Amino acid sequence: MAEVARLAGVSPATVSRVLAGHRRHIAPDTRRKVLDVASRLDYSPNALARSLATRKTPILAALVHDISDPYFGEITRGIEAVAGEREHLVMVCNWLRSPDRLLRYLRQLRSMRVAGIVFCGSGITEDHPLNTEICLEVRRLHRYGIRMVALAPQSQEMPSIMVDNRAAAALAVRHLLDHGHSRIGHLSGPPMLLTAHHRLEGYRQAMRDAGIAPPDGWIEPAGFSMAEGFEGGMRLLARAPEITGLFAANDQLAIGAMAAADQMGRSVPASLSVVGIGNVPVLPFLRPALDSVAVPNHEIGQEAARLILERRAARSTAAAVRFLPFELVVRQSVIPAPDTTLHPAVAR
Amino acid sequence: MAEVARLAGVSPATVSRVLAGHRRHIAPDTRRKVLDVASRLDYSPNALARSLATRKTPILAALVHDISDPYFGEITRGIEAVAGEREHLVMVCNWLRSPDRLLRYLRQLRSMRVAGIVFCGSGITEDHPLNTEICLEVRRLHRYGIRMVALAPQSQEMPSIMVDNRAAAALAVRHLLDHGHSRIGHLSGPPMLLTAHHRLEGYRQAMRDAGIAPPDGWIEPAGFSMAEGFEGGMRLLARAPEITGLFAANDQLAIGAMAAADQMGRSVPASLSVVGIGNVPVLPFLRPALDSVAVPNHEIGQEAARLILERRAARSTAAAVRFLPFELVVRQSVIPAPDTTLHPAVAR
DNA sequence: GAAGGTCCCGAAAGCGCTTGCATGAAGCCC
DNA sequence: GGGCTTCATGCAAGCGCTTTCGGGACCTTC
Repeated sequence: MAEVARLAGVSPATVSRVLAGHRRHIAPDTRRKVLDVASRLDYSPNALARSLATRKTPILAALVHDISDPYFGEITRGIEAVAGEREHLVMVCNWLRSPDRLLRYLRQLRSMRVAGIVFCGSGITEDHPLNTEICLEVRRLHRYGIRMVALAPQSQEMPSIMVDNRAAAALAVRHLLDHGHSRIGHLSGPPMLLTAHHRLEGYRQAMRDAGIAPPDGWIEPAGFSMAEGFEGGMRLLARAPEITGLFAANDQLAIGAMAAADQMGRSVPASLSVVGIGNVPVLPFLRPALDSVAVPNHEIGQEAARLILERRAARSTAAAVRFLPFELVVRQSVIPAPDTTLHPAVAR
Repeated sequence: MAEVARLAGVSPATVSRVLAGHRRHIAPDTRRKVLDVASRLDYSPNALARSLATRKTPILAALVHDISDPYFGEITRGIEAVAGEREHLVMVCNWLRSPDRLLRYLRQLRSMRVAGIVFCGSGITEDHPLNTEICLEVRRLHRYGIRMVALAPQSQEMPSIMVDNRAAAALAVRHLLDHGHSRIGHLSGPPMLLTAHHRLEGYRQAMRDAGIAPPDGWIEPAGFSMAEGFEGGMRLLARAPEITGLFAANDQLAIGAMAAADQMGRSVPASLSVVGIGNVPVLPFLRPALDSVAVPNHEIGQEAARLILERRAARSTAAAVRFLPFELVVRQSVIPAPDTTLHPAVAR
């Protein structure tokens, strides 16, 4: 910068002002001259020095379970989309559900003085020994002025953006109910994840509202992966062959379960209707194309980034929860239950 | 830091040395005292100031097309895995195949003085107007001491890590040939991508080696997405219904093509054998489970990160190409061609 | 024509860390 | 006991930017 200043015949202060884009207090031709010299020299201002001086780092961090899961990929893209508009970069940290990796990341991000952190996954269960340590660290981050947003129910003191998982699950289940299914099984997610828990609750609620009390045998704990969906599906179909409908806690499970159904000689949808949550891109290309509740991952990411970058949001550090809308995407994996007359609702 | 120094009764220099982990020249109890005070104060050294002083930033950047594509997700995880071991963070930049986004990112990364950049996608075609600008920028990055690695054939002066796409494609095609298929179609990737180009070449080569000269009608330009696979598949099957085997330039295309085949009443594999490249996680759960050539994305990411972080690698800035091994994963989507006697090679 | 405004711009003091050099205290040998 | 090395530590000069403060130049205004 000194070099640029010298060649342009001005002071470093002026160069700084020009390059930082201060509109006022800069004579047009001074500006031109500076910009000219800077580009001739391929000058690239040192962002670190700038951050050090301004006490703000143009970086957002996305704390994800595993970036190779497209679910997180989509969220991250959303974050990046609005971060980019505001000249921020995004860092991705795979914590792999390991609390001490998480902790290490949080410390690293603090020392980097990032602008904000998006917690993309479900929180870890309350009673984990490292949890209090994490809470403490979150508080420290707050004290350092680092904004945080959670994308899942989190007991921490930070705002969160998400879909109402209970309602989304209930919508999926109602989709099956509306087609006359009453013996509906559920492949549930990892029990330690609140998201999975809420979807299970949504399933229960919807069934109860329909006057059905699902026996425990209809609910199979699985996980969130396709392999777990397959295994869970095998177990569930073996134990409760009477079910004609299946609600999986996410699309991966649903995909695995479809493979399991095939293995067990239950064709989908003829002998088993299936619906998932997430609406991952592959669904339309499966045979049958899978019905699902679409969750606006991209928008969620965008909203999260906005919440962090928007000036005015400062005051609302309270744990406000904002729900984003979701919708049912109907394809080919749900048909009327074999032994029922068509329920009128199916017409819509 | 001054605060810590004061409370520990030492100079800031000493605190710095302790926290930076300088083994020598520090009395054990001075160290203890400093660490003690630091942790009592929740002191977190300012990474920016440190980077400014040391002239190195502990950040790696992954320049990807789109992080929500699991292919890039896996690579990024690989990068992050080894970056993490060395206390580096990873930044992800979705350039979305837009050269000027790429350029903007490169500038930003330069001003951040990142340790290195991994170019994860294919390079853009040589003749794009912005290409020379990008080359220039790459050279500037070099001059700033920023290490770069490409994960695709790139004409730039940087080392690259990848699989031999020609050979991988040829392996896939041979898989079909070995099953007696001779009328093998190809759904090819975006023509501007070298990866796609090489796979097409691999297809041609393998066919030629088998003494077959595929007519142009067997080759359908598509893209790299499932939707393009579907549309391309529809076009190809309509135009060249005689084909009994299909090699898709990646798994997404293969998945789309399978849906298209279904639509056209061609059941896979009974009436059409299909093989892709990439071995994405969903394949085993498709019906039929799809055969594919597995590409070690995670390892590729790891190697790339190593290449950047390893000290000694400095001298080899030349454009050395390192190929990683790939392998054929056989599942259910390829069966012997209907009208041929079983070729002996199929036995293995 | 003096007082007051408005603009540009430069000087210089940080931002929070690292590190080369200097210093002084020990420890060692003959 | 003097000269030598070794070791732990401190001093202070950066690293490359931002920003406050104030000074000059120029223009208004009465």
